[in-house]
Amino acid sequence: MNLITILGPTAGGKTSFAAHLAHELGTDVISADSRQVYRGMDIGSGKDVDDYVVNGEPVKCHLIDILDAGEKYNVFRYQKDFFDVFTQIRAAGRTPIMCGGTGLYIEAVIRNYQLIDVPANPKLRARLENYTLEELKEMLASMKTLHNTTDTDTKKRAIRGIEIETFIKENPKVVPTYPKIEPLVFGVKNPRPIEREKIRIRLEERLKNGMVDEMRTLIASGVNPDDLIYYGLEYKYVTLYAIGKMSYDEMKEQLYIAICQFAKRQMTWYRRMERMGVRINWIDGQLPMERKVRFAKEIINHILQTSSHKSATASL
RNA sequence: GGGAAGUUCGUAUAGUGGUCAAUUACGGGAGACUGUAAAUCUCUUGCUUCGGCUUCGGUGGUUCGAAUCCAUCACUUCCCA
Repeated sequence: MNLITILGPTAGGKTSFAAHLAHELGTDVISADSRQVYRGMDIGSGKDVDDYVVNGEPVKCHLIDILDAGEKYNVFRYQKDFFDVFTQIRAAGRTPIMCGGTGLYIEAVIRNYQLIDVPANPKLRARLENYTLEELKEMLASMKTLHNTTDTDTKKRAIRGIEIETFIKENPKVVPTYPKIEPLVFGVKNPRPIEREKIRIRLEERLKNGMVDEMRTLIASGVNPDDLIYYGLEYKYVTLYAIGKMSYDEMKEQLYIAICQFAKRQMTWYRRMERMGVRINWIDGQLPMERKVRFAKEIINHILQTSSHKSATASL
């Protein structure tokens, strides 16, 4: 084991659990959240700064606030950033805790995706835009050199697939060699009705804490509202309200529904990960913090004992 | 007190005698996804031992046949008092 991972649907209590466990183990947290990477996107993305102070002591959390809102980011970049931090922490003899809800990012790390840096190719994109989805699908199928399984639900996805294949053909395939990850995965979840209740309460809190102002500040600072809308959930609905395209009540109700749907989709992803062989140790989000931490420590200690004879380097 | 309209599968709607287990939207559920992933996309949604079974406010009628027609009861909304 060289990485502890904490995943789970939104509003389940991952963050504070990760912070407590990190505090207990004397290690750092590495965020796996595609929205918390952006500076200024705090309330809406759930950057609960208070969660990272345990018993008055701060817990270090990486890969938060590393970009300006509106900048492009993706799995490839995440994986690279993750391993930069991961390597440092390992070099210091510690086992980091990756915590977040972005299934794709977590999976890229845990299952060692072999991604290459493929820049956008505007000319190719413009040219491919003239083809139908069917034609693009055929084109991609005839090119398949990668082992991945890019879906072709939309032209956008199919075009990106072709773009990647084209790049690989034109360039020598240089796959970054990331260290092998041997993860111990915990999942925090709640029964659906409780999950929904938590989402409702958290939404009310965020609105009370100035989420609308956060959106206005972002817009005022020059972030394109369309970019914010693309960020989804809080950023989408609150921005729509802020620019006058939705009433306050509509925004609140539709956002609540969208977050519930998102939580459901997250679970779909985690179930899929399990089906593909990732063992997830599920923890009931309703348990008191001490119980959660104790449960995690028991499993960690068990693993350290059983693997100590072959790996003495795994220290917590 | 009088008059008008309405009551459909979680919600909102469509359906005005057979082609209706019943339209559409939302919500719910399941799923896809290795490149913007909080995104994007798909399927499903009365019950079923898959032969059927029970549904369209309640009851009773008309009819070979009713969500659809009639009577009546209940409730809701609106208008005049």
